Amino acid sequence: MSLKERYDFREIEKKWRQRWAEQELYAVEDFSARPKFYCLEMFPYPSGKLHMGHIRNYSIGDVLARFKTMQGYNVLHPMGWDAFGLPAENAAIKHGNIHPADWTMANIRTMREQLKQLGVSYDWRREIATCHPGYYKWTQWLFLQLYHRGLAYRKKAAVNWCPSCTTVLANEQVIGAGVCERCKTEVEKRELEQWFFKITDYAQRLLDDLQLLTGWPEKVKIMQENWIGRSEGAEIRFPVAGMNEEITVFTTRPDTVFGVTYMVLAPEHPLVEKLIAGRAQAQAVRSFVREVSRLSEINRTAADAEKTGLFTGASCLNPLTGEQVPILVANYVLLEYGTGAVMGVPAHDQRDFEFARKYNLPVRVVIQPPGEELDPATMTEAYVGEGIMVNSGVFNGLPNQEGIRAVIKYLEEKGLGRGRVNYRLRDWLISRQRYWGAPIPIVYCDRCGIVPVPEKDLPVMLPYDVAFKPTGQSPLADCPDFLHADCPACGGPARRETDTMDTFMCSSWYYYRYTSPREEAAAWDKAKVDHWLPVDQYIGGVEHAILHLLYSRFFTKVLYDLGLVSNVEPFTNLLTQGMVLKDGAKMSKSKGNIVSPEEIIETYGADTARLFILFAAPPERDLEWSDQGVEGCSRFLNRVWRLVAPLAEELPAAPSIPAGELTGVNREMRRLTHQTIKKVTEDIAVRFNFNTAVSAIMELVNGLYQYREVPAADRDPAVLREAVESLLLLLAPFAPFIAEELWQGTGHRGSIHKQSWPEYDPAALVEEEVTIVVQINGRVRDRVVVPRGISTDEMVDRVLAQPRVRQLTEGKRIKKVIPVPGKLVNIVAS
RNA sequence: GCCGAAGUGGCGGAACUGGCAGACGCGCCGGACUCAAAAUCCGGUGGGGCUCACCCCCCGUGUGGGUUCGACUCCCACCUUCGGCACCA
Repeated sequence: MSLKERYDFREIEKKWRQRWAEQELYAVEDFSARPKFYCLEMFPYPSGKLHMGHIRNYSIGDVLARFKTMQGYNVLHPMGWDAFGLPAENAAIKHGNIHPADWTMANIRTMREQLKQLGVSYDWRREIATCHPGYYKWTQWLFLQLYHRGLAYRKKAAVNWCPSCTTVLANEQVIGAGVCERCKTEVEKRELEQWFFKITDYAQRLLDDLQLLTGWPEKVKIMQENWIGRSEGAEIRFPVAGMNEEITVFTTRPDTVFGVTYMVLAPEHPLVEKLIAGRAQAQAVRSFVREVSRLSEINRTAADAEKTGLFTGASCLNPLTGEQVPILVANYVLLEYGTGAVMGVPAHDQRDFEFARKYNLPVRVVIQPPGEELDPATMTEAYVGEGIMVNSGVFNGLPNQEGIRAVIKYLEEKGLGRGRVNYRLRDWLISRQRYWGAPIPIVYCDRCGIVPVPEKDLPVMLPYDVAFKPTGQSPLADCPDFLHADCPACGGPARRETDTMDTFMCSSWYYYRYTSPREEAAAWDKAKVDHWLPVDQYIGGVEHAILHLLYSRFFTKVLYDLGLVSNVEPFTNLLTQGMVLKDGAKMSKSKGNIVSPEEIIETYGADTARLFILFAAPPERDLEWSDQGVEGCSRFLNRVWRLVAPLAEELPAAPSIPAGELTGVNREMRRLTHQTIKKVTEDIAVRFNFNTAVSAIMELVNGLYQYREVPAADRDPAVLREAVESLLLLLAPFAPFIAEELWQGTGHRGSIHKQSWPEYDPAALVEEEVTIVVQINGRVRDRVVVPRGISTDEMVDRVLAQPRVRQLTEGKRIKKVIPVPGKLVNIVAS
């Protein structure tokens, strides 16, 4: 094979794309003698075309997959489609004449083609789409497993409703101060009967096992930790005065219970109506409750929202003192957290303090800070620190940390309360009032109630012919053929569940399906899952830090408990890539700063696009797009071409290993080659710093250009051959097409992507001379070249003997000499 | 408000364990090639000073302190930007 003079990326990329596909170069065996490596990038939602974020994600993943393959691993590197979801349905509603399924499939075709153009080394035989009945059958099956285990349940609750998406949302999908994660519309509350997963049962395990995830960014773990929001404290029951009722509160400060001067309920607390019935305050409280509930989450939780409240007329008794305190309702108490009721301790809680001052409620100090006397009358803020318990009966004198334990013990002994751990995590709402999702496999029978669809009847097929109208009800409810079913239990007439599942359910298990994507008898082949999982490297955007990653962890733990998988965590290592920016801002249609991957690939080729995106910034950081930077990478590949292509004849004729001891330029050239191998290997494997790996390769090319200038007679052909071969091998994961073309064009048989990763020879790195930096009083004043490996004393002697050192230290007293072997000598003189 | 990350040339970024700040790339300047241009190749390029040729000196990694022979790197205080959470009792 001969190589053209000019680098024709179009022809080269097209050729290898076809050949690799024909040869199924990236097909992976299920089991192999080689160690396994599961390299996974987050699969995309097929929204239309790939954007730069995708290109970045898949380029990063491909470098790792190819690198690991060359290092001798059996690498599973699959791709698929998170294919259910709202945009497809919204497109159908908007345009009327396009079906979500057709829209989705068309997008998949486009994006699959783009990924192939990009040259990503996927095993396409394993491609999956979550909207395929062969896939969602198992999504439904998994729902049933959770249902049978009591982890899927239906309940009526105030849920988040997005009026724009006309569906409910999980808590995790409500962001900021109460807006929809997808469309940024303000979310409303609605009372609805919905399906939930009991993720709260797993709160503690999800928290504890974060410790196992040493390969995850600290940032993501902290976000999950905060989201789970564990807090320790106590539950205390306060009897209502004159009624046979009690109010249970959750507090993290049971040591302050003697400082309670009032009680507050959330406006929506079920007891409110009972408390006010027949009282003078009833009307006022009702209108207050209505007023607060009317306000959206956004207004109610705004940072500067003022705390307001109202006396109910009722009182309750402090179970430890017997003292009677008023019960209020207030906007700052949330029904969803804890018990929806709070004991008011103004002296030791800032919110309670502000509230008490506003409504002239008494402040009672029960914790005295060391060396200070708090006076309720003059306090300007709550004291929340440590101290000694006072005004607290038998607990007086106890340090408050001990007090916490003592009070809990006391409560438990007297049956007044108990120690309790509380979590901020809520159960996962999975119902969606939409068509384009996996139907929830449940039927409702008037006689039998809620009946799960038997496994043999799966999948519950999504009908094709439905009317898309944004009614707030699933379009399936208007589809009689779907709606009417026979009850699996009694055979009588029944009604199907018309809600579909949150698409996060589909994406919580897809990485298991890749191991046996066409398996028909089970969700996956257990032996294969046990072999491949957990995923060794997962790569994706940090926006999934909570949603997808938490749900996937939850699913994995459930599957583990069900004996369906053997791993307790799904993803061993996680890499969260930064955003792609243009002019300092995230690329978006509205800002008009989008760079289209299509155009870049058309103009410069896939290799250049990949190289630039990997070179411009380290993966975790945001990347600033630069057209000129792309230009530079294109120039570099051309430079590689012009360097290697003319060697097509010469290279195969050269010996592959340099013979004997090398000297001069040949020795230097070989050292550079091996230094580069070391640097690139470490940058990829240890640090994921692809940008510095690429610059090291560039330096090797620069070095080869220099080497080429040396008279031919002085050059060692074997050194040249080794350098060029190493260059191509190192470049292969980054720019797979040009590396392949040049590899096979320089007389090599077989794909470069099946070659072993080069290893460096430590002996080649050794320099015979090293440059020692000479500092005087910490400032660089000279440099001395000394033989490698001389003793520290000799190094110091040589440095001190330098004319310049003598000159600069003349008339001064040398107080100290600090030698760093092989590197530096600092002389302290005055 | 709380939690987290980041501040380095004209720009993207590098400096791995406290040891030559600015690798590599872009841009810019100069040279070679050319009738000319593009492309390419070679060289220069943080700021300031100086007998602006050589040499040499000073300043310089958000700000102000500190530790150290030596600090982009460690410590304290602060400023700015970005991301997450948001009355969590």
